[in-house]
Amino acid sequence: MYICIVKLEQAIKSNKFKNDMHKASLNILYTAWWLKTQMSGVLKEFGLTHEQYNVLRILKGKYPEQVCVKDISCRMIEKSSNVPRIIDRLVVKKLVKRADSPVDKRETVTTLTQAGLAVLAASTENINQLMNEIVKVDASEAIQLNFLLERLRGTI
Amino acid sequence: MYICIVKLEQAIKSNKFKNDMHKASLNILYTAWWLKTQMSGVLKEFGLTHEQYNVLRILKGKYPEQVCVKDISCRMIEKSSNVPRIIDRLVVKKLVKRADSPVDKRETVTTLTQAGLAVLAASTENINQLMNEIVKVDASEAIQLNFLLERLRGTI
DNA sequence: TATTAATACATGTATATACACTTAAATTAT
DNA sequence: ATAATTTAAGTGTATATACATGTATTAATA
Repeated sequence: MYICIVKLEQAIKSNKFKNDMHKASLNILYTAWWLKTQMSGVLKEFGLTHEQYNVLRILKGKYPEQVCVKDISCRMIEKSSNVPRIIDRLVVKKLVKRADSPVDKRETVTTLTQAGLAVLAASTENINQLMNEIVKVDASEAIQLNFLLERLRGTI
Repeated sequence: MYICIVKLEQAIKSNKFKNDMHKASLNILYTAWWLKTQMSGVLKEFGLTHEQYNVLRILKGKYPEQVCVKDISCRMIEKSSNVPRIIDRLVVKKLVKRADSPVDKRETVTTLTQAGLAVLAASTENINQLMNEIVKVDASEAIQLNFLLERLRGTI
């Protein structure tokens, strides 16, 4: 899907917002969808979904350590992700391998394969390039944006 | 699911970001998930999903006009929503009614029922109250946030 | 120690996302 | 006027989301 670069009002064809906070909420939801869609375009070339990519990145962060499902889950951006099934699909593609945990028989542990490492490296390079192209804020604006998002969620 | 009020670093258990732009992207994705999850908690009491609520709001904006599927689709926050099927579920719940378009036989047009209007009014009141409680930015910060999000997407 | 509670993961269901494809109708081009 | 193209909506499939439930294992406690 081709995404026009348009302001929120044009994107959702409305300029009737209750107030600026309401508009900001919709703007966050729309911008997140916009970001995910742009990224999906790149990931698709590697046969990956956004969530599969997120799992691969988490495994990379711990590599070569084996990571159990709950440690992946709690690092996911979207906490309600069904990690066992995302891993299922990555196993089929041979990008990760799964084993029983030696310390806790309830756990299954997952690690990247060599193929997984390679696919992750290549896709990350393309994702970084995409980000440089589409994300039009400079460092000081990004810092400001991070501050305001934390403020919105009440953490600051 | 109970969502702790935590900074991004705690939420995804990482503080290794490529740069502030990268962190801002993840922060937007996480904040959007956080907002949707909070809202879903309220909407669930009305048997609505986030997307069904979005369709009802769009219909309200045009009420009592009948709206065709493509005019709903292009107003959705998430453009890839499958509007015919979302309408299917709203029809079953008798919150909207569907009819053939009198001007174009390809189109089907949808309007809110009295039940739909009532459910929308009640749920919107609760959503507005939730927003007042959880969104911790003031008007000037919201304006700044809207500016930065537009800037990120390159519209300003 | 025996019992109970909590945890980790898998599985099941309804809905949504993302996208391809089909069908019918309207538009346009020849 | 007929044919070709475009458009609108519906349908189909794979994956994800959100959440509930089941099952095995570990931890807690009586």
